[in-house]
Amino acid sequence: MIDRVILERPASPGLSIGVLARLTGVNAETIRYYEREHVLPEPSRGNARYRVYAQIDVERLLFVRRARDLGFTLDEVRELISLSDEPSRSCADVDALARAHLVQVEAKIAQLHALQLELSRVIGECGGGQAIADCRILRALGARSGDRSPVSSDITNLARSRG
Amino acid sequence: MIDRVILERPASPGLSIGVLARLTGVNAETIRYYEREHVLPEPSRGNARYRVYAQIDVERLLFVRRARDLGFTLDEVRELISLSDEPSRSCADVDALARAHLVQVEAKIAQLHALQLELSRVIGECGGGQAIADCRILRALGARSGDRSPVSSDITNLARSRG
DNA sequence: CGTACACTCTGTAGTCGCTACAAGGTCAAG
DNA sequence: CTTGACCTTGTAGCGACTACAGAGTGTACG
Repeated sequence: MIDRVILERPASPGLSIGVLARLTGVNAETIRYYEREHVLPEPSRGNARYRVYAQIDVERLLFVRRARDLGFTLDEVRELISLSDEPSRSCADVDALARAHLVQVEAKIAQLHALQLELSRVIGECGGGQAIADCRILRALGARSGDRSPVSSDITNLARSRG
Repeated sequence: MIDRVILERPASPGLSIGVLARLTGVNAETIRYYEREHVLPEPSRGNARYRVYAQIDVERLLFVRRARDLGFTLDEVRELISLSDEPSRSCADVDALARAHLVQVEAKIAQLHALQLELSRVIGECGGGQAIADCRILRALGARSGDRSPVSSDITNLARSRG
């Protein structure tokens, strides 16, 4: 559909936000958002106060996207950028940040694995064609995993005293 | 600190939102949120328009929590509830919903696994004590995975034509 | 010159699933 | 009467975008 893309600026000493967006695959609104959030610096402005980007901005944006794709938060991305702006500091800080993030990712994986197991178990209990009234999935959702009658007896206790 | 909990209502034909919260481990504000979102029905009101919950509400809330813990969205929870409210319908709908959700969970796991691998790779490249200027992690974030000079040549192309 | 259209600008609101706060009402004990 | 625990409503915040409204700008074409 959109085969021809009109050239925003004749030569190319600077890129418009639209070109930068197509170039990097990042939504233009996201680029403006990154700027607002100080993940990207404010670019210079051209003709009608249009943003004008240079080559270095392309690289910086790709850096941000790649870090985001690896699951770093914008806070962490800001941290990474500020670290990389101090060339004298040790690489160890970056390493620590990345390792901490890896730990989080692995925790999330473990959590999802447990969830997958439990969900499979619940689904596995389903015979297939029963009526809702007998649905084992709903039943499993209604009751705690292994409990028999977990709640009713606790009501009065909790209502009266003891947190 | 909070050892003694004052009894909200003398006998217990109905529970206040605070008691329901302690009983289920669900934040009272979350319970109100669920009500606003029509995940829980509006309870009856007592003395000073305080919400009054019955036994069935405890069960319904636990159902919601358990489904949420399994990663179902509130939309899906509403769906599950409306299914369970039509006892004549087939269990197959519930089964389908649960299976679809399981597929999503597994996709997420796969995605995180890839991420973990990539992140480990990036971290593994780090020698340890270098200066930021030579940091391989930052370098890996700056460049695409396997590319050599991915961007610079594309600029003019994209800026002029061809999406 | 007019107009059509692609692009840009700013600002604001929506998403999801809560969580937290403000400002006030109610009730019972001390 | 005061204290304090509880309840009420309404509103705003989180993260990382996404979407839209309403306006401005620039260029190509007739």
